[in-house]
Amino acid sequence: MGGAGSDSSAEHSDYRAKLSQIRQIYHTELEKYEQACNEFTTHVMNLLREQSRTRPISPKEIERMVAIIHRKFSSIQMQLKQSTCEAVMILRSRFLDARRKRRNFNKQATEILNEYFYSHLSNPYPSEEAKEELAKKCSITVSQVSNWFGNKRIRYKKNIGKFQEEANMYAARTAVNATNASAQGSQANSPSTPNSAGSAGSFNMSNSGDLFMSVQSLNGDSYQGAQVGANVQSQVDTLRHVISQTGGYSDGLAASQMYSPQGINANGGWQDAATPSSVTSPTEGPGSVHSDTSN
DNA sequence: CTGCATGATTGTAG
DNA sequence: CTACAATCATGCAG
Repeated sequence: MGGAGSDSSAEHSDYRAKLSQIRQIYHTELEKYEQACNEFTTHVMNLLREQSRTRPISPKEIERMVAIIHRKFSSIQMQLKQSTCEAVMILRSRFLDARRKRRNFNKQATEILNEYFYSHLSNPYPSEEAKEELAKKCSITVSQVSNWFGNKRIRYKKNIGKFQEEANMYAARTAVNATNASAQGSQANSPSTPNSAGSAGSFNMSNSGDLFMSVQSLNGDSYQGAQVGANVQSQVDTLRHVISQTGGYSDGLAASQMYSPQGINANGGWQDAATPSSVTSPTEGPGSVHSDTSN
């Protein structure tokens, strides 16, 4: 097995060091066994020669003895080889399994991913291009983005209540951005900083009331997404989220009950319910709010 | 040390 | 192949 690895990363060199250590142990053990085999053979030969003085011993018998000894030792060597192979396999799986060197993403990457997830909550399936862009922004690979969304979807669905705080936070933040963008238009200078997490109350109530109607109609299935672009759809998502919180504020339990379905139970799940009329919009729709906060 | 959060892998179904 | 579900193995706060 002459694997020609010309990689010079630190982990790989460690791996190779351990591999050569195993190989060295194997060779020394093998040598030891061979030596022992020879010693034992000569010992037996001497014994037989001594016995040949008192009784006749045919050379065939000697040959057979030697063969038996060699067979025994060779089986021991096979065992050694097998256990060495096992050790190498364990080493390989230890080093090649990426789970063992898992590192959490940095905070900014998680923020970007969460932002996308919660602003596309009704259809959290980023396209290949969107994945690539997210990957670039977060300095991770596209596969990692896919993994992240896979994990996020399943874990969000499994326990929505646990993610509610986080969901509110991101939804409020994007909602504030959206309203700022749509209400003020080109006036992109607002003194209020939208970075405080739990301050969903700073959201303008008159706007909420206005938008609550559209959200109601959206929940009531009379809404047709055919005419809205994907960007509007995402804004509606976040706004619906915030509004469900503010609207259900009258009693404590209503909030979680109101928010929890989100089309998952009602519509039967993300996969089937979404894509109103397949508005994938590779080209930007009219008046797209391109709030690109590149770092 | 223990329990939970989290990224990655494995197995299964469409 | 992708999405999902279960599971593994690690990171980290308590």
